[in-house]
Amino acid sequence: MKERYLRSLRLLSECYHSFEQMSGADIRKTGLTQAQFDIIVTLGNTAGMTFKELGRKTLITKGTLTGVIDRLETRQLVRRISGREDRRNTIVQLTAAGERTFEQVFDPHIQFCKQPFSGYTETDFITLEETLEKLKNRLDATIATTKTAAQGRKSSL
Amino acid sequence: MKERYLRSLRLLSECYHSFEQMSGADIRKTGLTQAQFDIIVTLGNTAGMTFKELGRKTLITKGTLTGVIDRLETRQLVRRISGREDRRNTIVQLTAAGERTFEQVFDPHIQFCKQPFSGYTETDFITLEETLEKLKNRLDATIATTKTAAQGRKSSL
DNA sequence: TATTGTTATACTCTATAACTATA
DNA sequence: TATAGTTATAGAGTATAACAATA
Repeated sequence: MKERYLRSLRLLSECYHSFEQMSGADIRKTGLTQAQFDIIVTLGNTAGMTFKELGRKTLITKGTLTGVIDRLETRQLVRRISGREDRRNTIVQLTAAGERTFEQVFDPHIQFCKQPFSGYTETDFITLEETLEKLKNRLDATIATTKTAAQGRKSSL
Repeated sequence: MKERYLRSLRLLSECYHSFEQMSGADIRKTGLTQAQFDIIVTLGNTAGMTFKELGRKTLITKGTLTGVIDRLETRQLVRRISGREDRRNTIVQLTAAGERTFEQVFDPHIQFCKQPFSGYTETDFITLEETLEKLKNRLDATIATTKTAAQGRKSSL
């Protein structure tokens, strides 16, 4: 039982890195970096959102986000719009080309990511979800205890 | 059932990022980057290893590894030794200061990482391990099908 | 004064490929 | 020729802090 959690953490790490390797190879084929892909996917099917919200959802801090958005804007995949209510806000939204990229990239990617689950039964999914949910709750609770406030979680896929 | 796997993948991603956030905050307090920490931990309790092996274990490619090791060598935490058998090899090993760092850093870190599991029962651990192991096997099988050969997996905690 | 986003700085990692020295 | 590691290059993310415009 001693240090048993280490095995679990190692497995979590290995699972994620395997997923990253699989998913990342597919993403890089699109010519987008992981961060750029996250932004495109987060903005897909929305009317756009502020830097603040985008940063919260993708876990990219504002300084970095400016650079990422700059590069996407250079490629004309997103645009910046000044907020009308609060003019301190900048809304980032997909351009038409960005929406096309989203469509070309997102669906094939999630189809690609479906592969490992081909043999999963309903019970397998329930177990997996419950197990991960429990772990996530514990991890987040620990974070909340460690620092006074926990921030938002990354979720792009 | 449609697209059900997306929820699982999102949970996996969220778990890992929560873990990273928790673990990363603890690691950064040591003044080491994640890559540097991985190297120190991988070299801890060994007589050293070649660049090739170190790269395989940490999933850092050789070009990057040279830079990471350079910075650790500057800080006198590791040293390079020419291989005696095959002089093309370079063995990397912890210096005395590196070993001290390993000891100061590793044990507190794994104690820190124990926190989320304080309420876990034996059954919880078994479920978690089996669930993650199954997922990892499926992910790796997919990778193996996608590319002809799958490489080693990252494991430093 | 507080907030949103930008800019600047300095570092670190990544991917790729050409190169050196050994084998 | 093949392998181990280095170097070079170009790009990208990170952390931190100072700053401008707006509230």
